[in-house]
Amino acid sequence: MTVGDAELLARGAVDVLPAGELERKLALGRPLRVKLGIDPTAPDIHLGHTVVLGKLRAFQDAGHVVVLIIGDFTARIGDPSGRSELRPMLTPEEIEANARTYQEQAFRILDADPERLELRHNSEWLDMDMASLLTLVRTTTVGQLLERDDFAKRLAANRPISVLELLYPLMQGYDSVAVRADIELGGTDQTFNLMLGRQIQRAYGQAQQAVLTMPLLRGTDGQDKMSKSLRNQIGVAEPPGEIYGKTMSIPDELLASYYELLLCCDPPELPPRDAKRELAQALVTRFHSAGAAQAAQEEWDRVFVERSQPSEIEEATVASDGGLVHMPAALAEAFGISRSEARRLIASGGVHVDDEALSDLDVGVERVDGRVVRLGRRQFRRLRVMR
RNA sequence: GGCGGGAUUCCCGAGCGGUCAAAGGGGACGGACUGUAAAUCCGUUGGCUCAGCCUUCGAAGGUUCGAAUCCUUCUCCCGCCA
Repeated sequence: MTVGDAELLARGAVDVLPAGELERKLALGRPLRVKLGIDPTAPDIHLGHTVVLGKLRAFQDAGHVVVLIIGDFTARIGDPSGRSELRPMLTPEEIEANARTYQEQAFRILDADPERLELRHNSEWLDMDMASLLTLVRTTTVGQLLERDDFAKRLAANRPISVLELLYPLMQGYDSVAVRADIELGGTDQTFNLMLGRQIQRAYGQAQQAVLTMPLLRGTDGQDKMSKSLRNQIGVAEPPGEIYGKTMSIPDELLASYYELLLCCDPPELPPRDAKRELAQALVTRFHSAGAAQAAQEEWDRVFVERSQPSEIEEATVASDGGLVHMPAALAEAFGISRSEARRLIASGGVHVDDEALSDLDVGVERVDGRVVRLGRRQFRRLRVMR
C-alpha cells in the first residue's frame, strides 16, 4: 500500500490545515479515512461538487478510503444558512430519492470499490437523544461559533441567526467523530466547520482530522459559486448538448479556473472561444463519451455558428380556426409560455417562421403548418396544425 | 414581559386616498452587435377574447364615489430592552 505523496494530494488545495498535519497522517502508514459530507437537498451533482469529488478520487487512487456521508438527517431539518427563511423540510422520500441520484452521480467520479468507499447516512448517529445532544453541545461555546464569518457579519448587521444554524457546525463536526475521520475535505466556505470538527473530535477523545479545502467553482453567471439554487450550475447528469452549450456560455474570465479546477491543467494557448470549445468537449467526454462530445459540438456549430436548425426538432400540434392560426395561442401551446408573453415576443421580433420574422398575430395555416418556428435564439418547434 | 420595525409584482426596494399593473435597481427574456463570452445600445418583464377588460400590493372585514395607501381583527417575520 502506498501512502501517497502529500504534495500531490494537496495540489490545487487552498488550505491544508494545520500545517504538517497531512504529512503526519500519511506517515501513519495505513489507509486514511477521508470524509466528505453532502446534503441531499437537491437531486443533482454539478461541476462544483466534482472539484472536491475529484480530490477524493485522488485519495482513493493513493490507497485511502473515502467516507461519503449522505446528510439525510441534516436535510430533514432544513439548513437555513445564509437565508432569511428556513428551507422547506424535505420528506424522507425526497431525501432518499435525492440521495440515490447523488450516489449514482458521485460514482461517476469516485471509485465505488467497497475497499475504497464507505457510504454512510448521518441519521445513523445524529438522531440522538437529548442527553447525547447536550454532551455534543457542551464542546463548543457560542463565542466560538460566532467567529464564523457569516455569523459574525449577520450579528453585526442585526440580521437573524437561528439556533438551528448554530447547531449545524456541531452536527457536521460530530459526523467526523462518528466515522473517525482522518481527513475532511470541503470547499473553502467550509473551513470553519471543518476546523470545528477537529475541536469536537478532541473533546470526544479522538485524534483530530486534517482539513483540506478546495477552491469554489464559480457558476455559469460568473458571479457566485456554482449552486443549484442560483441556477448557475452545470450538472454532471445533464445531456451532452446542455453541458456543451452551458460551458460555451461561461464568461471568459472563468476559463482559467475551469481548466485548473476541472481538468487540472493550464488553459491552452488559444483564443478564448477555442479554449472554451476544448473545455466543453473535455467535459462532455468525461460525463458522457468522446462520441457524444463530437456530436454535441457539431450540433452546436450547426445551430450557433451556421445559424441553421438543429437536427432534431420537437413537434407541437396547434389549433386553427377558419384557415387561420392565432399565433399567441399557438406559441403558448408549443413553447409553454403565456399568450401575453407570446404577443410580446412577436412584437419585439423574437419569433421566426423558417427564418422569417413573424409580425402578424394571425397567419394562414399554410404559413406555419409543418414549418419550424424559432423562439428567441435557441428554441425550435415544428408546428402541426389541426384543421 | 416591555418597546419598536416590517409583510408590495422573480429578488431588493419605492409608494402613504385617485394620474398605480404600481418608481428605481438587479435578474431574466427579446432585438442590434457578436465568439450562445464580456461591454454597449434599444425594448419587454401579471393574465386575457389586448387602443379595452380582468386579477394583484400577508389574510379577512370595514370606511370612501374611489384604497397598496385610512380603520378593525387576524396570521407571520425581525430587532432592541428585560
